[in-house]
Amino acid sequence: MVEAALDFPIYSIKAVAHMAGITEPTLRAWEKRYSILTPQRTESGHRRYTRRDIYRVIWLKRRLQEGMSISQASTLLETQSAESLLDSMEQELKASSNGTSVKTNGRRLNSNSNTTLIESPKANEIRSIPVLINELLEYLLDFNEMGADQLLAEAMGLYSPEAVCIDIIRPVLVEVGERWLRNEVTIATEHFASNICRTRLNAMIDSLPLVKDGPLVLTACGPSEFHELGIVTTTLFLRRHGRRVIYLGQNVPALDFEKDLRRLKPSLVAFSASRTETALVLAHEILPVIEQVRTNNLPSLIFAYAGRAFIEEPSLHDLFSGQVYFGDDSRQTVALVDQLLPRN
Amino acid sequence: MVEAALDFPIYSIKAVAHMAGITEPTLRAWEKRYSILTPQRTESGHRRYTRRDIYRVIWLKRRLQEGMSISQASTLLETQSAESLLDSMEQELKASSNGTSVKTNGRRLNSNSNTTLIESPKANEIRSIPVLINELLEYLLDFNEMGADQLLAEAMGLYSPEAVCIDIIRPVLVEVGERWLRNEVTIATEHFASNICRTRLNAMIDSLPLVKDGPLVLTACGPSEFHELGIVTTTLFLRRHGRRVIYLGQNVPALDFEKDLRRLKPSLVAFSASRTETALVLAHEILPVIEQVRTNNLPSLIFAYAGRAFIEEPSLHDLFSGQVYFGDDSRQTVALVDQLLPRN
DNA sequence: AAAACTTGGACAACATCTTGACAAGATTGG
DNA sequence: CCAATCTTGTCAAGATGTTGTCCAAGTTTT
Repeated sequence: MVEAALDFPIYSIKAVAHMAGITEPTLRAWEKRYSILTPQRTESGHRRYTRRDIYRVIWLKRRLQEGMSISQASTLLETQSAESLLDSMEQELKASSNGTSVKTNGRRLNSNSNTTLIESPKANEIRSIPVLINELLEYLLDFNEMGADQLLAEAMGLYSPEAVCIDIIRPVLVEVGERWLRNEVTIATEHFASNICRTRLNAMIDSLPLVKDGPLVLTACGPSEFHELGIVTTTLFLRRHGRRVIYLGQNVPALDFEKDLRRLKPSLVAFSASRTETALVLAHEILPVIEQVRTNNLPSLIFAYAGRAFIEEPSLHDLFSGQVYFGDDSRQTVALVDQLLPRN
Repeated sequence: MVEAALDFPIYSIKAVAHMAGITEPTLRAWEKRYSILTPQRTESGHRRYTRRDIYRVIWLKRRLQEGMSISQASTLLETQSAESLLDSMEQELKASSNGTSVKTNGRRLNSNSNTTLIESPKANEIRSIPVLINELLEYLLDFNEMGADQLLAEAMGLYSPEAVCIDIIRPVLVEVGERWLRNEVTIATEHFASNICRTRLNAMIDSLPLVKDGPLVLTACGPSEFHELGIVTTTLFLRRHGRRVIYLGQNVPALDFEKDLRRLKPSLVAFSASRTETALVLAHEILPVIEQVRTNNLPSLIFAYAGRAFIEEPSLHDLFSGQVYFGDDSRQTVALVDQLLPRN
């Protein structure tokens, strides 16, 4: 799983130095002087860092670039990572109340700011999730690939992959999509943004060991449904928890789907609908196929549905009586599947 | 049959060294020092590797190229795939139960080759591109993610990224697309295939250092053009050669494009058209925008076009007189851009 | 007989470790 | 405002660990 990969000590100091752009002596000095890095050691005493360590170093480097001192940044990182377990709401509260407690920042910042600091004078603010969202949005609207990438790497170091997907990437892409609907940004912007985020999600999926056994789950967007972010996130989460999942894509026609069902013989299929119309199509075209396959081939096939449409229009649930609702939040889904499906 | 060949110990150390690009002493050293490779032995003690072994070696080599040390990579390989345990157990079982037959492996091979080995008796030859294409196609049509991934990893080890993109991935995806048009496979198959390949391409792009300076290149699909593989490949190649490129996506409307042009101020824009109709749309909707922006804002803006349409219907070139044709093959494109654009 | 393979040992090049020191800049006390 | 002190990145030296390559002597394959 990602946790394993994220907290698995394999990187040498050279690799970390290269990836984070901090020299090796400095890394050792930081480790000695502050308590931010405690890499494991091999039998012979060589340092072995985790991916999370690398993200932490990158995070620190960014603070330095913003004019913060390493000692401030390191204490901030400690408090920050302690809080990252909590809800974003709570973090925001603490962030505002903590603002004044970090001392002697003002002078350093002002004297240094002319070199690299472009932004607000309050760079010492704790970067809560709302702050990260705003910054990511800014980068994406600006076609700034490097900035967006660094920020996402930083976010992955501070928060769980679930939190990054649901609390950062999702709202940002929704916002971009809405701005596109309001004609405030071009389709290229929207495409660029979702491309960057998809690449990150894919990279996360890529780092997972592939599951070969166990019951198969199919995920898909129904006919004329093109909004795939939610279901892709769900796919990612299920894979993270060791499920065998194949994502069938956007706009899957009922006829095709029937073929795939017979061929792949899944134990569970999950469809997402973002708008009322596509939810209706789901009920009228996909559901009959399910029923039919159930009577003919796979009597225990489970059908699950989810998506924005059902949050905005709760009456749609009536169309899917007897089926499983996957919940308003991808986080719940994993537990739900564990109840529904045996582990192998 | 592919599966069987995957675990069949036939490759000599020389063959493995050649295919994976690792010297023989190194292979032996790895086997001795780490527990990653345990090839079977012939009666006389010569090593006989399986294709899976080769995949593992190639996987290791990639980690090394990424800056990881062999010890790190090998521990990662061990923990990453719980399968490796299964494999070794299986192999051990086979070894002990088939004791007698394994002993005589060296001689038996020739008599056995007709069953599993389709090719020449010399098993140490590099698997040719047509063979790789067929196998990749098989995996993809079979929704076999692991097989496809391993095969692509192997291909990347054997051939240049350019060759993998143009000579392997492209024909395979074209074939899948055509089968979908002929209704022989479902859209999910097509989506699955292109998703796997896109993920690999993205991973390659991801591993490149981001370029910040130099003239900007925009790549895009024109209005109602959805066939993005070629232009994405071109984007990849240009990035590989240190160009700053932003891919704007499929189906970019002329109005949007004008906004993006004014905003991003590129030095060159490249559009792709797969069918005659989209080439026409390109000429009638995008080209006027280019001309207009040229007279108003960016007099030196270069317009380039490419795509299948121009190969199948050469008369289409007449519509783009005075513009740059990007060539029939993405490989040429890089050199062409070097002629057209200064390096910074 | 030539080519290929085996093992085990040896070795050079490189990475990394620890410790101690130093210099430039920021901060602070007088 | 100057000098002392603190902070922080960098370096050097000597020891140890890691890793690709090579050699020698013997065996197997062609």
